[in-house]
Amino acid sequence: MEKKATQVRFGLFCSLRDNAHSTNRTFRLASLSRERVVQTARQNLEDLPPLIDYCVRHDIGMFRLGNAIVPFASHIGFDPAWWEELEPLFETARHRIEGSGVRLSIHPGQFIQLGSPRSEVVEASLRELAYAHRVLQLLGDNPQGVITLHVGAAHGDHHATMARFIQTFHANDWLGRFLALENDEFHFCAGQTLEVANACGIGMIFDIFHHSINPSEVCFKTIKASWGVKRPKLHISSQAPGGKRGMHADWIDPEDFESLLRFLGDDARNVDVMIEAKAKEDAIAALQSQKW
DNA sequence: ACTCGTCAAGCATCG
DNA sequence: CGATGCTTGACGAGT
Repeated sequence: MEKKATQVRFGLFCSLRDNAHSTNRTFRLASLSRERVVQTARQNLEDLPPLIDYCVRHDIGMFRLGNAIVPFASHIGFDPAWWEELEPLFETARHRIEGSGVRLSIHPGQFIQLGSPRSEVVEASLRELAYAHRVLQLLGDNPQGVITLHVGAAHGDHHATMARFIQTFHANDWLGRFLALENDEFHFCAGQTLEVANACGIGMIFDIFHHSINPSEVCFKTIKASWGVKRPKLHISSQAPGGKRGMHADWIDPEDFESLLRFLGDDARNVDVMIEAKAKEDAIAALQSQKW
């Protein structure tokens, strides 16, 4: 491969390996209070600039915020008035992010089911996505920001679920600013995920590890097209040796990265690859030290 | 300072 | 039919 590694930017998630700085502190629901929310969110937000600085210094182009950056923000017990105290804290972090060139993402959890047949599940999912949306807005509202989401469970009928997902998406057009859809290893392969993404007019995040477990016929040209003017974002991880199938390893196996470069082909440039490896920044450094 | 049971949420799968 | 696992493990009571 004579591709230049500088043409592929890498992404770090949540914190550094030593956890000295983290954007994912939380607490127990039982101790939910305005004071506790503000205190924890302040810690998470105060750690964001040093993490962004680390990314800038080490040529890391993307950072995934912790889901708990504002703990319980979409929970019914969270008073919306609490945001008044949080917004100035975001303001400070925003100043350090803007101009850094670091792309932000956030990855809401497995409970988000926009395709669920249960309306209360869809409503709760929208509340959580609105929270993630607000976080990205408060941190600069950069259109390159990404809310990473899976289509979700199949609910017994993939096509009916895809149709419900698309309908809910179109009824909530604000979702389109940041949302992107990632293929998963159980329910929705890359081909079906791309189908939903195209119906919504949003980017598709190609996760090559999930694709290896749950494969389908797709090429990068069509995936890239789903992103329009945004930089395509991808995920890579490697199977943990001796671990359960699907479990992430500490490092990225160079052979897996070479597979990704082969999949990208002539388009192995102007893309961002989130490195889902437990050794975090050390796994990124190991990839950066290779001559691809 | 340390261990270790438990933690908001949905869903499918495994035993 | 209860336990497990998911993009990531963190909290906190108990010792």
